[in-house]
Amino acid sequence: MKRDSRLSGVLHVLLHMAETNVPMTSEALANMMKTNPVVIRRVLAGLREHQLVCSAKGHGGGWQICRELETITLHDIYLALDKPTLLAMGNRTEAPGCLVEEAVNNALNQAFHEAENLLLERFRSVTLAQLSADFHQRKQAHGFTGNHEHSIFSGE
Amino acid sequence: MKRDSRLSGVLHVLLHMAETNVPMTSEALANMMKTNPVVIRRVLAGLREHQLVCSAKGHGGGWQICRELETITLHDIYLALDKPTLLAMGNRTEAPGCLVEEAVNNALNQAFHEAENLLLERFRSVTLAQLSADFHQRKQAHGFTGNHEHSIFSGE
DNA sequence: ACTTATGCAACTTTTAATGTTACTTGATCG
DNA sequence: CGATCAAGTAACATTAAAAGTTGCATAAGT
Repeated sequence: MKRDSRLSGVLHVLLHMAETNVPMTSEALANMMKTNPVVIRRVLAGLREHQLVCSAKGHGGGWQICRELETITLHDIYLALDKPTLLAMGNRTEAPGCLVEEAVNNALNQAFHEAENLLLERFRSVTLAQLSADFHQRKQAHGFTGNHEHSIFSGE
Repeated sequence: MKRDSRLSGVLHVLLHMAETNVPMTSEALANMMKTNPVVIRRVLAGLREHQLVCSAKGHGGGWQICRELETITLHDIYLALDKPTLLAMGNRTEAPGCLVEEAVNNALNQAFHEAENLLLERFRSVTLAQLSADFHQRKQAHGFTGNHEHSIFSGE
């Protein structure tokens, strides 16, 4: 299976959208993400169904977050993405006719469910507002050290 | 991505091997698993490198578990499978140049690592012996109720 | 009307697992 | 020894899911 990076991607997009109060076009977002506008629309369309973002056509149109960042958790986004598969491993067969497989499935499912629940729990505990705050902190920190790093290596 | 079921599959194979003390051929195992002998060999070859199973060629040859079931944990097998990917989701880009993405990656990685560690911890805590014991319990239980179910629906 | 942007369906590409074929190597049996 | 059995292995085919692409329809603003 290819690794699913939609959650990662859509968070990136949302944080960029959060930095401005004008709608952003899927093309602009696609450029930031080095991907295709249709991919952006596809993903954001899911979020729109859950009233996390809105879209507008025509001039000055584009995408905007339409809820307070504090009220949007990663779990909300996970749901809006239609609950993508969390684990890369799974049982060979569900509902086996073989008792050996039943025993195996039982043991693995227990571990799998615990891991999935932990992930979802973490998703529930993180809001877009927190991520945005973290980003702004990083920007600050980068501003202080970034110029120094630059001046070490060149006279520009 | 297709879901990886090698761990599930190899556990199934190993428990079947544990039920006998003669070597089992990859063909016999493949029949049980409804798969191809080469797939079986491929997977078991990994386990052999970790001294979990041994193989023998020629007449009477085949595969056997060559360590006590008590001493083999799911984690040993996970390692022998060459640490297959655990999570179906990942970051869009590691080592991003974008501070937004850094913030996103940071938050997600934290959750991802916790989930992975939990899974590995569970793997470490389960031995083949435990799975085998669970299987034998199921067989017992099935023996008591199985005949009843059978007699309900037919006069055989 | 023209331009900009989303909406959407169909198709292609990519990646990783899984399955298959064909052949080689080594062990055992007669 | 030679026939047979089974693993070892490489090359190739298939499958499933994500991601990317193309083309065109629809709606909004100028």
